[in-house]
Amino acid sequence: MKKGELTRTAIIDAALDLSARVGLEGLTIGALAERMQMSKSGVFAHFGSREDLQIAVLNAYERRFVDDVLLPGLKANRGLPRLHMIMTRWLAHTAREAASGCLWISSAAEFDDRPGAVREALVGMVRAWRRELARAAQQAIEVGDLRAGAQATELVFELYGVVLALHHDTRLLRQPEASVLAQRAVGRLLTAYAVPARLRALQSNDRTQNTAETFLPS
Amino acid sequence: MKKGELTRTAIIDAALDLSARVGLEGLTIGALAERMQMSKSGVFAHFGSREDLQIAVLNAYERRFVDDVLLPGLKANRGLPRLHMIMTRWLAHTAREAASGCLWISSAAEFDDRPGAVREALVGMVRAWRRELARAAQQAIEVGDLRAGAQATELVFELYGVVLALHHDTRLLRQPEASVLAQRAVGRLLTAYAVPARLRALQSNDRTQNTAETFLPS
Amino acid sequence: MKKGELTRTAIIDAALDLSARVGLEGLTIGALAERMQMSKSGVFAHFGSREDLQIAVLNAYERRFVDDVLLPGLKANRGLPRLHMIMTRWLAHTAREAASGCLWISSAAEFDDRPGAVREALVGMVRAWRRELARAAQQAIEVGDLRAGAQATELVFELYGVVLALHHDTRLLRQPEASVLAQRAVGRLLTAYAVPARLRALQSNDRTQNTAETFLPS
Amino acid sequence: MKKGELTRTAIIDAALDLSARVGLEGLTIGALAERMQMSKSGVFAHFGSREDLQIAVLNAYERRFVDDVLLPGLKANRGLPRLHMIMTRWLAHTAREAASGCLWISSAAEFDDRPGAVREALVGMVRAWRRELARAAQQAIEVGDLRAGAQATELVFELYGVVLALHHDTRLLRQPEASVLAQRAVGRLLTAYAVPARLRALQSNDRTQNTAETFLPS
DNA sequence: ACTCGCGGGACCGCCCGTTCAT
DNA sequence: ATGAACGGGCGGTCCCGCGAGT
Repeated sequence: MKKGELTRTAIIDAALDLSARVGLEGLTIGALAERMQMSKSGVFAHFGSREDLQIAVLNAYERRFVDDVLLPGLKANRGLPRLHMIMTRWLAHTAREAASGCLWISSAAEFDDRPGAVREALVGMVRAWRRELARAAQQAIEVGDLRAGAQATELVFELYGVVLALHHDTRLLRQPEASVLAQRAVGRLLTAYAVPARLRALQSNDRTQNTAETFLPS
Repeated sequence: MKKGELTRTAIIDAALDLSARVGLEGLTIGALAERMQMSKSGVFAHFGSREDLQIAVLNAYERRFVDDVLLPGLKANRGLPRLHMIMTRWLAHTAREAASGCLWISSAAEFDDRPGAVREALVGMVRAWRRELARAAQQAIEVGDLRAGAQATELVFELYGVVLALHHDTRLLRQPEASVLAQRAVGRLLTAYAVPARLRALQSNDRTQNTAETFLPS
Repeated sequence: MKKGELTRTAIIDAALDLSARVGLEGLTIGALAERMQMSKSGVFAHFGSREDLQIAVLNAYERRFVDDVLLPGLKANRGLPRLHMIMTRWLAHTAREAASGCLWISSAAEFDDRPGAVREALVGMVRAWRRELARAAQQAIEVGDLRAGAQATELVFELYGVVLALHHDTRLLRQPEASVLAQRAVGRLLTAYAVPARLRALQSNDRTQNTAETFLPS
Repeated sequence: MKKGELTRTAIIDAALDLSARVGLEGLTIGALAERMQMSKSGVFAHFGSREDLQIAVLNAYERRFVDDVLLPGLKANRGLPRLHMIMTRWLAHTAREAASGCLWISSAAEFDDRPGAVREALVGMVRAWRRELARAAQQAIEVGDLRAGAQATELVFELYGVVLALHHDTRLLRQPEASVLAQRAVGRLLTAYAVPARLRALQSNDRTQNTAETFLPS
């Protein structure tokens, strides 16, 4: 990797960190330059426009997210195990970045009313991630782990809501216990959608079984 | 009401509208002044600082929110009916705001990492609203509408997630069908937590009963 | 006149001076602010955009030009006296401006290929001035001072060329004698277009008669 | 010619084209590099400074101008024919570059108050060209084509004014008819300065004779 | 008591000409 | 001849105060 690319990567890393704190809109070339101990024009030259910088940051975030959440999930068996694995990784990821925040979620509010290339890129990524989730859910239905009549998109909608709530409570309300609440909520959701006989698929590879059990109607 | 107060109120109204579109951080005194056909300093003088303006806007939003969502809910009977009524109003409120966005939700991402008086005010309001929700849920447990072992905070956490997901999908992803998904999700949640015999309390005043039924574990 | 207007006028005065030296395109808000001992935003606020500033400068220049060149000319009798008076004032004005330059002429080259409101304004002013000149020439034809077959626009075209040459030689080539050359050239042009019997109209009110005479074909 | 020189020539060609549109001051290394599909520093290295680039462009322009206007004129016989030929070529040249503009004329306004090497170079070229014109005029006097008492510098001053007016009207005012006006004006000027008996020298090689005749005092 | 006119100072994204090592 | 970086400057916008007007 040539030097320019190296610097560019370093800039994006710093930008990821910065924008996690102040939002993608609050990300300023001047601040980024100062953090990098570079001149503004030196930073700027790597991107050509602020919009391109923002998109580059989004892309870098996506790459990390996929590596951290999706790929490990794909190693689990299709069906409930994989779906559960993905959610577990996602929750862990979200909890881990509690100090900085998920870029997609915080950007969602900033760009939901601001047309432009950044919004476009963001929507594309979120949609892709949702499709990935929906596919995993659909597979779980097809292999018989989830009930036949279940709707993948509905389940995904609710799972997404749980993560949003986790993010919200952790960051705005500073409630560390939100992490546990989120895990239980996911457990309950999957349990409710699952074919009961397949539930051990869920219990076998994590420790939320108690949660699930206490939830189960006696 | 003296003239000054009247103007102030008018300014806040305009500010509510504006900040709904561009966020509380994007709310600019200059833009506000232009919209009000006033001088910038004329607007500014009513608040003394941008922070105070933002807080005033938040307060105004809370007042409207309480009138629109909480107060009507309190007219319903304690227990499941009231809880359901509140959620119904909340979802309706959120759907109605689709074009502008919920100020609390969009501000949450903006201020979750920005210390200051605005954040303080925002957190206070959200906490108060959560308490209100939790109280309604607790009452539902106490009157026997919800199962004895249920945790009010858990239910509220999940309900909040549904609204967040609704907001997210409606505004960022522009998916109008999110409204229906959210209604069903609330129905399913309440059904899962409810004492089955009390479910007619739910069915009596809305049309989501089918959804709830198809969801019920056979 | 209120304070703001006073400041604005002072700014424009300074801008006139500055742009005379560096051109209307070279006029920067920062330099103007420094010269005015004001902040950039203080200066900027009076105009709203650089384009508007440029146009304001052009307008101010036009006002001065009309007062200095056209109005005095209109006091002379219609026909050759008036036309000659206008040209004399114009040449004097141009010579006096030698150190700074005529804004219209220097801007002509800068904006002849740059579309926009400034060009529009500039073209409007130059066209208006040309119309004024053509009208004076036409009157001279109608009152019988100039030959019946003469074309006003042709005469004006050539007169304009003389002033352009004066400007060019004075400023770029730094040839002070250009002023005399220009006076003679105007005298020759008017003489050539004039009805000979009316030439005393020309000689009676200035001292260029010798020039005119030595030029006359023997 | 080595490769480096070739590239340099190509750059200058592009720079001539560019600066014709945006002026010598508007000529930017970045824009030039982009047009050349080269890096900025690659372009820059050929000149060492922007000033040198500007001067190189001026030199190239002079070379073309001499080839296009002066050399063809020198093929005509000394005296009125040669003078007339030069002016005809010059007007044609100016009319042809109507879309881009004469670099000397547009640069004159830009650099008339900007000391430095560029101004120096520009002044040198214009002076040389004026000397060339004056020499042709002087020869015309010496061979008896122009009247004995005529002043070469005066005639040249007026001829230059006509070209300036042509340039001004064509480019700023977008009046295509300026070309005809300029031709007639040149015809009139030469006629007025000429010894009548030699006028056929003028009529023999162009078609402006009618113009000249109608102008002659009867 | 309220509103405005006017101005300051900081900072924004962007682009310039230029240097230096490769 | 390039790619990376720099320092400085551009037009523009922000939030905010002082002093005067009603």
